[in-house]
Amino acid sequence: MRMTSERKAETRERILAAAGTLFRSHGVDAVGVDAIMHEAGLTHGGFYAHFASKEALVAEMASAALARSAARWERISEEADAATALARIVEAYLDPAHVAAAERGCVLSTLGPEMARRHDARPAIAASIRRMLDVLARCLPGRRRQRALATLSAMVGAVVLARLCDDTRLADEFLVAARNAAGLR
Amino acid sequence: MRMTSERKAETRERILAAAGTLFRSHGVDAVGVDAIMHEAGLTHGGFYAHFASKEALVAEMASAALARSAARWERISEEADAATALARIVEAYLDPAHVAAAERGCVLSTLGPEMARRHDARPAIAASIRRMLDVLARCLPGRRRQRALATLSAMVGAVVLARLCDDTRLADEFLVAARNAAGLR
DNA sequence: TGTATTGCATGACGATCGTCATGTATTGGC
DNA sequence: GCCAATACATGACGATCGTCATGCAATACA
Repeated sequence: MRMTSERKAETRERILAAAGTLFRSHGVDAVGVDAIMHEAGLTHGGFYAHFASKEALVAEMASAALARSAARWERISEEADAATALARIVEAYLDPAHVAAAERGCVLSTLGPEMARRHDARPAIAASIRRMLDVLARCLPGRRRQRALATLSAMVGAVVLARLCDDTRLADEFLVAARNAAGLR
Repeated sequence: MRMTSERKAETRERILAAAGTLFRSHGVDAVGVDAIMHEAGLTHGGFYAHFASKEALVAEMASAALARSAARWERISEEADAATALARIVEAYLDPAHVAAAERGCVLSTLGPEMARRHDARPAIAASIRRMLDVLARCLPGRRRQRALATLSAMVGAVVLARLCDDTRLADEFLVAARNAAGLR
């Protein structure tokens, strides 16, 4: 039974990963359980051995993805001094490569409004947001808390707006301006 | 034929308004043509006398809603001096009432990521974003263009993040921090 | 006033949705 | 090596989706 449930946990991770990619690429409501299971190399029927419903999968995917993001930020802030950590976090977020790779991008900017409508998922998401804010506050000088809130807002907004621009030049302008607003040059 | 097509244009506006409310409340893919027509006081069949497809309606709804937002900002910036206009625009956007009333809220923060995936809709959206940036640049001191880009990013990001918070206190913190970042107090 | 036009309703289509009952093949424990 | 357990596949369900063909009632124009 140990080996079996280990395998099951692995499969569950594959389903979560497939859902993460597909939801971010096409939106939650545009992707069916069928497509997710196919992407995970399975068929649709076995889904309910792993999740109670599609809605439960959505909530867990968002929660897990954001917890991973928060953990990565925490690790960076522990491995480097404040200024270096801030630069690494903010520059990676405001990189044109992040804008282009929405399927692996931050859930706040790929699925923010969609998740805001799913009230069950919000507590876990808010918890990760708090962790991210704490990391940014540790890395920023001055009025830390306020600057952390403003910086995270500018990061999320700039990526959302950059993805809305059909013109790469305007998109890059948003990214550069948000970097400068965070105190980077 | 004049009176007739006038009536038809009115109905078309009702459909657009209904779509705007429902899409912002529940997301584009969560709302069917049936629900939109019902909200407009009609039945589903007549829809295709007004729009070529649901996708065409989505694009036009976003385009029209953002053009209205841009026009409102332009009007405000013409009726008041720079500092007053900036305060009116930014404070209205970062008002808790705007966060709460997503069904009438700015399309950038209610449907941003969803519209970013619909490439056909992006040119019209980008055009309105440019108009909004021009208004903000006119109202801001210093490095106007850069500050306009950063301010709009912070506004959109703060509202997205505030809607993700299950806790009103944290949500309001985002709004206040973004206001301060825009130079308001 | 009669006729052509047109805005919208009715109803149906194939496809796809989320969910679950059942079957099967594989595995761990004896 | 057999038996019980279980991970996943097959297949089907009712509902809902976007779309369109058709019909009707109301209106503009003669």
